[in-house]
Amino acid sequence: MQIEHSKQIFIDALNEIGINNPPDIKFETPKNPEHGDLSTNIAMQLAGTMKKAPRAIAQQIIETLQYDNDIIEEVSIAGPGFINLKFSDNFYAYALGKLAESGDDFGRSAMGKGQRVNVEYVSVNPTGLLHLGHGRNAVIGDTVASLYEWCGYDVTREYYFNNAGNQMNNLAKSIYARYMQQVADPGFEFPEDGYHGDYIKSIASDLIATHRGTLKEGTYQDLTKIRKFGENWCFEKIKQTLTRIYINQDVFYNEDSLYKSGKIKELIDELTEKGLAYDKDGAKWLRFSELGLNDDRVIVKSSGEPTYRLPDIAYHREKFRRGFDIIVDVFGSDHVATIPDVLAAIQALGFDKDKVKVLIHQFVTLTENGQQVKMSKRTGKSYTLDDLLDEVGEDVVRFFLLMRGISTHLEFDLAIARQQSDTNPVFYLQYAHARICSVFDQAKERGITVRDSQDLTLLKHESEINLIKLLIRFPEIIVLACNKSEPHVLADYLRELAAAFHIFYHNCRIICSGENLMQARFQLAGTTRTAMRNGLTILGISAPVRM
RNA sequence: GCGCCAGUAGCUCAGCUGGAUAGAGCAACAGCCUUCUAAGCUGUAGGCCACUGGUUCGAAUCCAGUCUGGCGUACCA
Repeated sequence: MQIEHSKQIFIDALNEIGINNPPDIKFETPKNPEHGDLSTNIAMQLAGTMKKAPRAIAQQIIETLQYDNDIIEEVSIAGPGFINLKFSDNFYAYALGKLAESGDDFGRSAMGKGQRVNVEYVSVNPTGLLHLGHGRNAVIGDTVASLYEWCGYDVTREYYFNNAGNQMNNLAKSIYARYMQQVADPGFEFPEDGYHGDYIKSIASDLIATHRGTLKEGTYQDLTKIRKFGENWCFEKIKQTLTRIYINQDVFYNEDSLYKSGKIKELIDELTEKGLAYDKDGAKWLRFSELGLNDDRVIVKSSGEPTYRLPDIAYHREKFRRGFDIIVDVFGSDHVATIPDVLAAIQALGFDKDKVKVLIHQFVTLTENGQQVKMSKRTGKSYTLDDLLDEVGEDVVRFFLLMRGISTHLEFDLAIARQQSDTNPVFYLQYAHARICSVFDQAKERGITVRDSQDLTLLKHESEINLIKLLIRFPEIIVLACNKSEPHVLADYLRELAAAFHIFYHNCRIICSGENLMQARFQLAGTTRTAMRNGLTILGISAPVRM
């Protein structure tokens, strides 16, 4: 809000001086509040081309600057040539009034109006249960999708899965082995590369309960039936877990449909036609070496089965064909290798690969008091996302998985997560919201009517002004978090906002502060509550009314 | 070997499209409840920003190299 205003008067001043094509004037909020509310280094940027000392240029600029004293209180030069602006309390009072006008929509923007975004995340095949790493993928994808929505985009949340192929057969064989061990022969051999998780035994038990005695032959038909049973079982669990953390995707895209509709064959033909695919050693290869990558790769194995690359490419092409302007893929770092292949192929097919935004998050390690909790796949003692949700709750899980940058390894400390106390950061945010609600409850109990404040200029206390300053930034923080695809940007901001509110609450009594001031403070608290609630909603965390 | 991610306070992490004295939370220490929720507030202490060199008015940030950890590097996905 301050930036747009300031930019224009600076452009005018620079024109006056004779600089008609100034570089983009960048403003930032100084870390040190003594440096004012807004700061620009434009004079230093111009020093090179103007061949003058930065401070001299700054002096010239501020002498030319035309501004309203009622809005900008002070303009000063500092350090090597920064120009610092200080806005008046009246300006902040005015700004708060403007913010309150957006009501429940506070934080929304129209940046992406008319643009369609597809966000694909989770995309786990139905061969097992979700674990902690999937959880990170899920909440990042879901939150990024929400950020796009709040920025005005039309968003599709998508889950891509494969219910054919080797892994599913493996699942079927694993279940069959456990089934036979329980029903007929405890020594029945378990497939070497089978799924060792305990959940396979649960599936087998359920299978026994429903199909006992009808599946002893180990025939092809049996396995097909078992496979379907296992698929449904796993998918059911996965969806249940996702629903627990408020994730409900719009589209479940089945890889198999790409085969059935002939899209895969079409893709092979097209790649062959373009001279990008060739046969060697009984397999079909793609000429990635001509698309800027190091090595050619197999797209159809000599067995006739395609590798994962082929459907991945076809799937991305379909996403383009479906008309999305932005295509977001959320992957764990173990999938990095596939990305260059898909992007290169997509470009070769004539699509703009810059529309694909790949978000790669690093792994999660579960620790407890500094000790790593083992999550081994082989022993089957893996900590599932459901286990964690049971133990610490949905809000804590979502917040912990979102509070770090996506490219850093995330340490999930069980001991802290379990604490239902002040050391747990998620409660700090929720508490701020609950506290505000409680003030309004109090007011109601005492028969006080809350109405639109007539005089926000009564808000002059340092902690009031600081809170307003933060509130002004709420919409731009959402845009920033969206552009960077970094949910933690919003999480960090909300912590700051909560802190500013707690300080305000501590310093300024709201009820009984005199009618006009009280109403102004109600407005400040109310706007803070809206920002807090909206921010938490975007992160997928509840905003409790009472704690 | 090659590629991606990371290395910042005791711990977990921000800051990384170069800018003013490097920030936060937790942990530690010292304070604040007869007043709207103390799950809160205030203060103190804590740092060769992995290492070496380069780029410039200025580097945690950019470049090169080295070291350490994670993930990849399939006719698995």
